[in-house]
Amino acid sequence: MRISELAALVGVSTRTVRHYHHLKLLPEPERLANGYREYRLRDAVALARVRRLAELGLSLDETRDALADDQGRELREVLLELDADLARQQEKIGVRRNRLAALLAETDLHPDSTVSPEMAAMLRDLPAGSSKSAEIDRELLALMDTVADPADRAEFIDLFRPLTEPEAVARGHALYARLDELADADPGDPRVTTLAVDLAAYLPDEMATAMVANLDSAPDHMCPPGADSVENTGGGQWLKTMYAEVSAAQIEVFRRVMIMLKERG
Amino acid sequence: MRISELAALVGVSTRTVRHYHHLKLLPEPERLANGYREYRLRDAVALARVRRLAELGLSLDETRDALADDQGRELREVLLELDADLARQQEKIGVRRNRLAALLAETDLHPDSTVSPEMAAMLRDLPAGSSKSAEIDRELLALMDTVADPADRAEFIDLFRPLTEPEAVARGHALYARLDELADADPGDPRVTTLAVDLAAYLPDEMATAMVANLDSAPDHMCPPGADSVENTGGGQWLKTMYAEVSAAQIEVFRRVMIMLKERG
DNA sequence: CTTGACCTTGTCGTAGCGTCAACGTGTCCA
DNA sequence: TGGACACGTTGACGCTACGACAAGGTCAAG
Repeated sequence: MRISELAALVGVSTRTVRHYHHLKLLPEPERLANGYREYRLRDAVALARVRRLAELGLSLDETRDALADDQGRELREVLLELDADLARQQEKIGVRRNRLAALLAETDLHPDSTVSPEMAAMLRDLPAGSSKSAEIDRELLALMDTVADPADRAEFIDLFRPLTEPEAVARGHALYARLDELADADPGDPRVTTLAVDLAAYLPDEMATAMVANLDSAPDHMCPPGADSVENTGGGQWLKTMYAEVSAAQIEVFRRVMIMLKERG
Repeated sequence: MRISELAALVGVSTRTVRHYHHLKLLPEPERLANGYREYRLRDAVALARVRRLAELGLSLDETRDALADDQGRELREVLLELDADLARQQEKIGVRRNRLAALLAETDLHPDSTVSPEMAAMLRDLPAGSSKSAEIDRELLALMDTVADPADRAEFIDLFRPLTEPEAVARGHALYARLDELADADPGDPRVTTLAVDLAAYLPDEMATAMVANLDSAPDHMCPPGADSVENTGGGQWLKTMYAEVSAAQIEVFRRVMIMLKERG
């Protein structure tokens, strides 16, 4: 048999056969005078052995070990481990398909695949308009949605639900407008204090307690090492990032709001 | 934000962020005077978008396309296709796990993972001993077992089942011994004719019909193009391969057996 | 001044082959 | 006998999504 015949017999490509020779999975057969490889029945059997194990999902290295180990013993362990691995893969794929299904159901209504369906629903109900501050808030929410793990996410979304009530939305629009006005203002502007007071009153009590708790002990990936608290109010990376996005007066508003929430919480 | 902060925020490595820049999945942000990348909130949002799609199982190329296509339209198609693909993967893994389970159950008894459990069971019952001819037959059976697709395999194994009956096994041993004796004989040896007659009588009728049918119309991967019939008896690659393994007298026996089977079939 | 923790770009390695490239060989046919 | 054509040979690059270096620059603290 020549190489293409062997390959066709077992159902692989000639490249695969040569690859297996290279990896020493398959012994090199005799060569004819012209350098062609000359295969015999035992080579076909050996190749078929390799394929069987490889098709079960063993890597070629594992396949070599399994065949070298003279059948038995360690092979069982490898196979059991492989089965466990396959089970994990199956489960992961299941999870992804579930998320896909949820996402597909949601994209019928609002085609934003970059946030979870729950967050997408909430973003529709929160105040938006043309406010720059609102836009930043929405970006932050979307970001937290993708970054937080699912358990935290549900809890986190519930925190904002009170703000989706119609009357809360109306108040929100007004507050965002007042925040926008401070874009070019001084941190000592008198409007800072009054807005902070109204904003703190606007936020629900649960957010106060949650915020105080979370800002001091957020998951590691939200507060990377080295990101220390800003202005003594806690919050690490999040506030540090916002610091670059908004004006000093607006930052001052947030700082005062945080302090008031801390006192309430 | 610097790169490590962004990476920690979204939960990826800095290498990943740079990789995405390289692939133009993520726009390069402004640089500081020292050449450091300076990230802002929108970069984190963009990175999180990419991760969400990538974690759903889209390739990075697909992710770029999906995000570039301005949300909607084609994205749904991509996601649906992805879901179908995941379903296929899940099913394939299920099949492999089933085979693994069968194999693990069987290896308790007889640790040969290189053939199917059914074939392993049959090989235990077929005549073996120290006969070289029997050994070649067993290799051929093992090879066909791995090469044939599952549907054919069950049918194929049933064909040989009659030969596993105790009395058939006894007759088989004797026939293999007589075949071995012809290893160095001449194709014109008188024992060739008598052995062919006995061998044909030994093989069950169903094998006669099946063999006639299969030898002329085997699946492509069993009869690669260019492998023509040998000695006018059909059989393509299989016989051609055996031709190199056994003596001319033994080949002559097979040829006569085939002819007799053909007449019976 | 050194140390250490960052940052930069660039390159190699991974698994399992597919897919050229560049070349030799064997057969068939005009 | 010469050319087409289908084989064979080795060698090297490509693919995914980064990880793991290397070799060097930058910056704050001790």
